[in-house]
Amino acid sequence: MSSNLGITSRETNYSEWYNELVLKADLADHSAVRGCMVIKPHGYALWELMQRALDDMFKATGHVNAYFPLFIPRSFMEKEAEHVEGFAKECAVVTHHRLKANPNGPGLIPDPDAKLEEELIVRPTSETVIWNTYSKWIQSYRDLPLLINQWANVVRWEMRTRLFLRTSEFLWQEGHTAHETYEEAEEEALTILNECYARFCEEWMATPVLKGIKSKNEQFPGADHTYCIEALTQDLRVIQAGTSHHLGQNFAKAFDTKFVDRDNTLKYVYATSWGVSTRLVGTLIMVHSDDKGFVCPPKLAPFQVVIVPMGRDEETRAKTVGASEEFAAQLKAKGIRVKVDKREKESPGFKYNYWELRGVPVRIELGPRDLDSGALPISRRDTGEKTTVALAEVVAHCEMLMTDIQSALLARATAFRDANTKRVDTWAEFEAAFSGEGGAGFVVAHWDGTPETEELIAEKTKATIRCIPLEPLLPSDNEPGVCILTGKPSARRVVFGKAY
RNA sequence: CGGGAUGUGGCUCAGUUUGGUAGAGCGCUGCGUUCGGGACGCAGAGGUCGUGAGUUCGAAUCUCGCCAUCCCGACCA
Repeated sequence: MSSNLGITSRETNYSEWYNELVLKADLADHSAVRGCMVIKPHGYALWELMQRALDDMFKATGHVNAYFPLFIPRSFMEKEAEHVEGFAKECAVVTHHRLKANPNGPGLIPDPDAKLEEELIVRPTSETVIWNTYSKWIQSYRDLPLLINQWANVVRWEMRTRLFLRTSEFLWQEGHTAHETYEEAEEEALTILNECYARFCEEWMATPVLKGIKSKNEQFPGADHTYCIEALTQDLRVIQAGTSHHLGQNFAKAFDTKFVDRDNTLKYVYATSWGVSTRLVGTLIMVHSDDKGFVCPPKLAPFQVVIVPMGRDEETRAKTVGASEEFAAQLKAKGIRVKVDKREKESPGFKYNYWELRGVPVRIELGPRDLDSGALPISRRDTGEKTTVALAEVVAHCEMLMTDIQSALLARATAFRDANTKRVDTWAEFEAAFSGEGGAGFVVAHWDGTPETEELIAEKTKATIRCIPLEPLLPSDNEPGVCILTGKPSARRVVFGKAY
C-alpha cells in the first residue's frame, strides 16, 4: 500500500481533496517563500498548453505581445485614485538596491547607503507603467487602436493563499489596449470576453462559464465597468475565471494620454485591460476532477495517452515495450501526446493509479496476451470505462476518444451547472440556500441595484453578486420583479453565489 | 492583526503526562523473487528532536523567549 497515490475524497473534505490533488498529481508544490508556489513540470506543461491556445486567440483578434517591467515607481501607483485604493494594501515594495554584511552580527542587511530615492512597487498589475509608456507612444488617431498583450508574473500580497487559486505571485496575461472611442473600447472588451475567454473555457477547458458584468462593488479598481466569466466548482462555489475591463478614460486622464483626432482636436483615449491567470489551472481541477485525482480535458492534457507495457522476462518485455513504442509513434504522428511508462520496478496496477491521479485521459494496457489475441484494453479517465480494441483500430479509437472525452466533460459540467442554478424569490428561501457551509450554486434573484443592499446581503449570508448576466439564463430572468431583501423594484435578476 | 493548534529522518506520525541519551509505517539505495488494478523478502542509508537561553548529574520530554507553519476570522484574480 503506497500512501502516495491516495487522496482525501471530495465528500470527506473538499478543500483537503483539492490541496492533496494538486500536490500528489505533481502539478505544484509549496515554496520556501510564504504564499508562493513552485509550478512543477507537469503543471507547467498544462499552463503552457493554456498559454498557447490563448495566445493564438489573441493573435487571431489582432493583438501583439510585448513586455513591460516588473517594477513600478511608487509615484505611478498614486495617479489613479481608485486604482491606488484597490491595490495599495497588497503591494510588495522595493526600498534598497544593495545588501551588506551586518556590522552588528551575522548575516546581511539592506545597505542604508543604498536606499532608493523613490521606492519601486512589484507590479500587482501593469496599468500604470503601461499607460505611462502609452502616453509617449500615442500622438494621433493613426496610432490607434493599440492592441498589446503581455505574459508576465504579478505579485499581490495575499493574507491567505491556496495553490493556483490564490498565490502571492502568479502567472497571467494582461492585455492593454487604447482606442479612439468609447464604443470601440467596449467592442474590444466584449470581443476578448466572448471570442477569447469564454471560448477558451468551453472549447479547451470543457468548462461552461457565465458571462456577465460586475456590480460596482466587485469591479476592477479604476474601471468604468468590468466584464467577467464565472464558473461553478463541484462544491458549488463560484469562481471568477477571467475579467475584461472597460477603463473608460480613467487611465488616459491619470497619465495624460491624448491623441489628435480626425477633426484635429485633442482627445483622451479610451482603454481596456483584461486578464486570465494560473487560477485557470485551479478552476480546471475543481470543475472536472474526481476522488482518484486529476481529470484533464484531452486538449489541455500534457500526456493524452499513456501506454503501460506488461511482462517481466526479457523476451516478453522486449516484445511489449517494442509494440508500445510502435503505437506511440503512430499516435504521435496523429498529433497525440503519448507516454510509454517503461518503468520496471512498478507494477501495472500501480501505474494505472499513478496516471489516473495525474489526469491522463486515455490508458492503453499492452501485454503478451493482448498481442496474441490481437486487441488492446483501452480505458478512459473520465468514466473509467474500459473497452477492447483491435490492434488495427487502436490509433483511430484514441483519436475518437480525444474528441469524445472533451465533449463528454463539457456536457457533464454543463449539466452540473444547470442542475445547480436556481431561482429564488423570497428572503427566507435565499437565506436557506446559503445557510450551509459550502456553496449554493448559482442563485438567480432580484436585487434593487444599490451597493448598500448588496453589502447587506453579503453580511447576512456571505453571498455576493457574482455577475449581472449579459444574456438572461432564462428569458424570464429579464422581467422586472422586487428585490429579495428590500422589496424595492428590480429590473432583472442577477446571479448570487459564494465566491472563491 | 485577533482566536486556536502544531513543529521529531524525504512524507505521515508515536515518544512528552512520570526527564535516562530516538522509534514505526511509507518513501529512498542495493540484491533477489514478482508484474493483467496500489507486489514481496533480505540487507542498508538517513535525525544538532524548529530555535535561543534556563533548570538538572542528565532535556525531544520541564520553564521562559523567539521563529515558522497550518486552521478559523477581516482583505482578495
